[in-house]
This record gives sequence, structure tokens and C-alpha cells, in this order.
Amino acid sequence: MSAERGISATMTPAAKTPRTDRGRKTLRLLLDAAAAEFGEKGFHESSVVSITQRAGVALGSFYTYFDSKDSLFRALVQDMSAQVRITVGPVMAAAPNRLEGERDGLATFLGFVRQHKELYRIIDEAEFVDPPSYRAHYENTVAGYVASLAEAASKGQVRADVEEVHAWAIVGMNVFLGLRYGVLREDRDVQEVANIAVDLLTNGLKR
Amino acid sequence: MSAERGISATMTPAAKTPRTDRGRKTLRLLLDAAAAEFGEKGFHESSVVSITQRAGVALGSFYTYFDSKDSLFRALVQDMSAQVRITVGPVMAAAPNRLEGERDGLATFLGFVRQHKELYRIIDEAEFVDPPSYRAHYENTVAGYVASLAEAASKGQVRADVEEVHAWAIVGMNVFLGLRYGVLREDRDVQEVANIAVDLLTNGLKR
DNA sequence: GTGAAAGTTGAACCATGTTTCAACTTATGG
DNA sequence: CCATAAGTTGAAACATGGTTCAACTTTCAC
Repeated sequence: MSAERGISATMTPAAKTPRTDRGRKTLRLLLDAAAAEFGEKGFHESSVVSITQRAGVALGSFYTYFDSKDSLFRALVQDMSAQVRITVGPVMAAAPNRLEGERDGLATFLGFVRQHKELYRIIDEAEFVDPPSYRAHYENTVAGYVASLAEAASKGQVRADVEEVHAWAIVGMNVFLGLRYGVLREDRDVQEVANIAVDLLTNGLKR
Repeated sequence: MSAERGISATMTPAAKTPRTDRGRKTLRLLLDAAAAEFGEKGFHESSVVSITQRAGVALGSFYTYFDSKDSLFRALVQDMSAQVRITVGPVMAAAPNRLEGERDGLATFLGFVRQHKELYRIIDEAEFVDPPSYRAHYENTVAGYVASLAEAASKGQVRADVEEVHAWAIVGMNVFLGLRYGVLREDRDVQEVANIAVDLLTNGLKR
């Protein structure tokens, strides 16, 4: 988690907005400490005490910025979800066609995951800590895929009958490749993995 | 969770084996109650008190059969993981070729998920409660895919260059289709979803 | 400079829920 | 039937950690 990231306009209202520089700095310290802590230990094993210690801030200060441990977690899920979109989106958009975009996007995503191993633990744990965020994260991701596949189909870049089932299949594929080659082990080149996956996606398994 | 399922020989040693019929019955009550409770509320929101109440058993009896709340969870993960294999494996094996097996297996899996909505919550939460089980569940699943794809390739049923990356991609696809069309919403016919997915897997996205 | 607003502090309060245990009941085999 | 092992019970011990709060310090606008 980069300490230089600022508090953006899209930051969740779950965090009580600080009014001074000093306050913004403390909030940033808490968010970074929380991302590290949740990523390492998971939500329930993490404690507010430990997060504030990691941030070098008194326990009570936490409640100047967050209503609860839950609301901090919500803020973090939205933050990470947005970071993925911001990182991968432009790469896909810049490609000359949908399938090349998929390849570049997947390679970028795998690289991002390696830089942010905490991503999976935090998003996955949202299924339990904050189910609506979890659902929203994937429904949004898939909705983006449905739209961009439809556009690609209209341009003749992919088969004409693409629909929601395809989008869920592709997202699932990407998520699991991220889990295996981003989080679990880094024993393969991200570009190579992306090439193989997109070749499968393009041509299928048949001989 | 079916109450008629017995305590099999493969049942985890995490459960202290009962010596009498009465004991076996109580253990079964606890396991079923726990599956329901964990499925509804997740591990941390579930309590041993509530599980024993649901099972109609005294609190203390829980510790006759399990060392801890964690060990109960571990037993359950292994149980569910095995149930999926037992249900889907034979269906795939019975098909005349690998791709038809994939279709039938996926349809069966989707049906299984609809009958056992707690599956996803329990497996997914293992990522936090018991990471080794989580990892083992997917590594085992993928290993099975790698083996069966290699065999299919040797018979000329699929392309010759299938490898681990393909296996992770396919497993990810299936898991996410299960999430969407099994758990989240049941607005599509399982056979139709399986047909579309396997057609994608067979022929790819290209026109 | 001054006063009000913003931010900081950590001890204490409080709720929750796991685990233990010693007394008790039921089952089983000789 | 009796003796012993297996199983049951729930109150109490114990641990954890989220949240509150009133006193205190820093910042900032005027």
C-alpha cells in the first residue's frame, strides 16, 4: 500500500473527513496500517489496538476517523476495488482490439496483484464482513466485461453471441490466475501466463 | 446438509471418534448444525453456544467431540470438499470424452451448489480460518484437472499443449459460474449455463 | 496573540463468546 | 444387575478486544 496515495474525492464517506493537514496525514497512516494488518492477519485477527500501534497513533484517534472497525474495512474495500479499475482499465482501453486488450489487461492485473498481495484477502473477506461490497465488486467488474464484450462483438472482434455467462467465466478465469500466479506462487512470467490464457480464451481447447 | 450422511472412514481425526450409537448421533447433529450455522452466519458470527442449541445438545457436549471451534471448522471443510469430489467426479468419468464430461460435470456442480449454498461460504472462509485447507482444496482440484486434461490430450480430444495454466483458468471459470448461477441467483437453467460455458471453452471467443 | 475548532490520548467500560469442570445420567458387557 | 466406561450437562472461569470519554495539546483564522 503506497503511503503517497492521497485522500481522493472518491474516498468513502465512511471515513470522517479530516479538516487539517495533520488530520489527513493521520487518516492516511491509519488506512495504510489497516491494509497491511488486514492483509497479513485478516479482519478478525486484526485489532484496532494493533492497527493504531502500527500507525503510531493513540487508540482513541481511530474513532476520530472511523465509526467502527467495520467502517474502516468498508473504506478499504472500496479503495482497493477502485485501484484495480484505475490500474487495469486504461491498459485495456488502449489496446487496438478486445482480445489484445484482454491480454494486456490480464498481464497488468497479475503484476498489480504481485505488488498488492493484500488485495485478495481483503476483497475475499468482504464476503463475510460486508457482503454488499463483495457482491458490488464482482457485479461491477462483470458489468464492465459485458459492455466491452458487446462492443467488441459489434465490431466483429469476437463472436456475436457473447453474453453474461461468458463475462462471469472470463472474470473467474482471471481471478483464479491472479490467485495462483500472483498470490500463491510467482514461478511464471506474467506475460507468458497472460498469453496462454488469452490464447485459450480466443481459440478454445479443441484441437 | 443431509442428516442421513454417516460418519465415514475418511472423516477427519479432528473429531474425537464416538464409541456408541448415541455418540455417533450426537456428533452428526453437531456437524449438521454447524454446517447450517456457518453457512448462514460465517465462522466468526457463529458461536459454539448457538451451534449446540441448534443441535439440541448441551454446550459441554461439544467438547466431547471437538477440541475447539476451529477443529470443527476444519472437519467441515474436508467433509464438503470430499462431497463435491464424490458428486461431480463420477459424472465426469462417465462421459464419452473430456469436453462432454466437462459439460455434464459443470451442470452437476451447479446443481450441487444450489442444493448446498453453504459450500461457498465455508470453503471461502477457510482462506482465513484454515489457510492450508483452502489451498489444499484448490490445489487438489486443479491437480485433478491437469491429469485429466493431459489424458484427454493424449487421446486427441483436446489440443496437445494443455497445461497448468489452462487448468487454473477452467477451475476459476467453474467456481465463478457456481457463484453467480448457483449461489447469487438461480435465474438460468443449469444445463443452459453449462452448454454456453463449455462451448466457450471448446471454441473460444473468436468469430 | 487569542480563542475556538480540530485533533490526540489511553485508561476504563463493556459485551461477547470460548473453554473448563465436577456432578450427573445412560449404556454395555460380563 | 452391577461395575465401569461413555456421554451429558450448564454454570462459572477466563480471555479478548471494540468503544467511550473527559482531559489535554495543537492548529489556524482573525
